[in-house]
Amino acid sequence: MEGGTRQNSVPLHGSIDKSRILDVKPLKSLIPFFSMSSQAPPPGQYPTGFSPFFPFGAPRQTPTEVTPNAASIPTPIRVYSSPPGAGDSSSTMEGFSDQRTSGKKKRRSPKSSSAKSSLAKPKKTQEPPVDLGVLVGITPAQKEDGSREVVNFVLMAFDALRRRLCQLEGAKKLSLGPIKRADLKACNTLMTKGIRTNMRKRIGSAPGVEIGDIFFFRAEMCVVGLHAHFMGGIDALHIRGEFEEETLAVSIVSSGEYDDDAEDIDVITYTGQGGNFFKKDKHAIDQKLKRGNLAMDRSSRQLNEIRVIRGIRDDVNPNLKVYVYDGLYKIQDSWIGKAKGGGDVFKYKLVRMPGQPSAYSVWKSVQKWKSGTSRIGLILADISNGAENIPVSLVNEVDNVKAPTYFNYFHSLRHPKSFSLMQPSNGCTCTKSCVPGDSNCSCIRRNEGDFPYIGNGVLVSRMQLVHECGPTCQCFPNCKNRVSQTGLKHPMEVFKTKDRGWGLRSLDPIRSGTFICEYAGEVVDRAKVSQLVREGNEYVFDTTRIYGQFKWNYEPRLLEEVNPNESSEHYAMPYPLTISAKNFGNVARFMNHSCSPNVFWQPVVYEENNQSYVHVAFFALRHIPPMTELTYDYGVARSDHAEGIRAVKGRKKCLCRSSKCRGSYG
DNA sequence: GGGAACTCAGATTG
DNA sequence: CCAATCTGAGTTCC
Repeated sequence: MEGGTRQNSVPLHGSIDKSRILDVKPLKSLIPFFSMSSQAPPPGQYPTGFSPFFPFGAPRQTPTEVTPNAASIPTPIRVYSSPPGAGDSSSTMEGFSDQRTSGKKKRRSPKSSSAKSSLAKPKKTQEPPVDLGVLVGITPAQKEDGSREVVNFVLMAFDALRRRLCQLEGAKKLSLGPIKRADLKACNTLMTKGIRTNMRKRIGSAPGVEIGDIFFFRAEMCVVGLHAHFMGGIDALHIRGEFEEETLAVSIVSSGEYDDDAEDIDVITYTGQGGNFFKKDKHAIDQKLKRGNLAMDRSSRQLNEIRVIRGIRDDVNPNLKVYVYDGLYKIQDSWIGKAKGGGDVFKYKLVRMPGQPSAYSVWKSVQKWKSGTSRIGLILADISNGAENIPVSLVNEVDNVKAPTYFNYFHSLRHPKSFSLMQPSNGCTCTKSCVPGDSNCSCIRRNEGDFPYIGNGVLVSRMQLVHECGPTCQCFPNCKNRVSQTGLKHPMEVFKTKDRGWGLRSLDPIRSGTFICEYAGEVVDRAKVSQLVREGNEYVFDTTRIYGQFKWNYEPRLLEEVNPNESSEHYAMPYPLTISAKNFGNVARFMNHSCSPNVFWQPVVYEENNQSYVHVAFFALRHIPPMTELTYDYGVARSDHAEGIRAVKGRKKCLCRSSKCRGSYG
């Protein structure tokens, strides 16, 4: 980086009215706040990775001093026990709540020791005597008709199980033999255990699935009843009529594999099924008016609503296919066309019903911006000024405020001198890259014997602490166990919200479990925390606050590979670490609070400069559609909690609009 | 060495 | 009961 020796490395806009900057507090500020630092800090030396962000005026103020205080160095993490009261569970689904008694304890034994439990199991084709669907909280009524809560629950269970299967498969720990398709296996397991919803087929929307929701597997849409087929593009409903059976199309998946024309945003030309023209050697034959095609034909007369799911292949990563639920359409026209191979195909023109929230159109807009079309409201192309390897744009589409109060963009943590958290550990001796399942890898052993990430860098499970490889590891820097150290994965946007200051969102869809960013800033002496708060520093991340509990990991009872009595999830992680992002910080300082967030934090430890430091890493809690605001739970201060949330002053009214909103936070 | 083409197993529904 | 459907990840090819 340039090091910030120049007065200002961010282009200035001469016309900006400085009085407007007074407070665009991005984060926690919902009360009036007058910034004392509308002027930038002095020119000076910045460590590598710094990129001063001075939208207005020359640097002046000295960065806050970080005072080392050896006496208050926190206890080593292994010794730290959880404080009382960490369990104000607000978990919703019965059975998945409160398993923290065993979850708190660190499991010492690697999972391989418990893998043998499945050997004595009967053949997997047999129905288990216990209905896990009931055990984990899906009632028969919920199986038939979904709700947002149930849909989220089922999707969470699906992906957690899929990730775990990928992890076990990668480590060759499965006694079932290789699983080539973890998605299908996870789907099959959930289906047989009754963890699914919207089984009752219906015309129109599937309760709990919202327009704009994204899916990374066809199987995900099966388990929530959005579209019943893994492969089939047309899902149909059969209605027993008085005289004959009527069949109507209820949903289609437009995957672009046929030459479906997806140019017009609200119109789809969909090709019927059959005709063999995927297979190269076989020449195309005419499609028949049966099955899905028959249903589409009936629907084109009946004019019933049809759910449309658009499959989108990612430009950047062609292996990644994302499905977007784009709402209800009706067939406007149908005809017989010619396929490239020569056969007749059925063609259907579907038109989106008006008045629905935008979904696919958002993707189209993002695509345009990425290909260079000017973005309305764009203030700055990259507020990190090169500190991140992916640009972070600054956008305001709602008012005239030009920038947040100034801060120094820094991508990671600054520690006070001699602020040692853990003894440096000897790195692993793996060559090239650490391999899942390698019991000789000391880093894997530290992660309870599991490789914490699956191939594409997705976190498998929440843990008390994720141990990543560091400089003393002999593996290559591109080792898969360095996910949180490699910076942003998606282009981000700091944007002005209507009523919550600045916020953060991604231009790309984000898969559940994907690393988003760490909470960067200055590590603060615990003794100074209350002082910071008194001073009005609202950019404080404190790991010891009380955070709402939630279930994210796989459900052990669904897997034959693990001991069913074992809890898979470690809840509260009261490792004492306080970070101030007021003067130095990254995109994380712009993430707002929500009582039903889409992002969670996870402590990650790795070594730098011969010390092991704990970092706060943020991961996607669910799949997040593009342009959706990223939020996490700010938690409740311990002192506030003791006195009862309502009574404490200084808390802010929550504007997250979630149905589970606690009303205030801070 | 990187993208395109090919391979292949695979579950639900009707 | 099994055909129809085309995915998703891995492998090979050029």
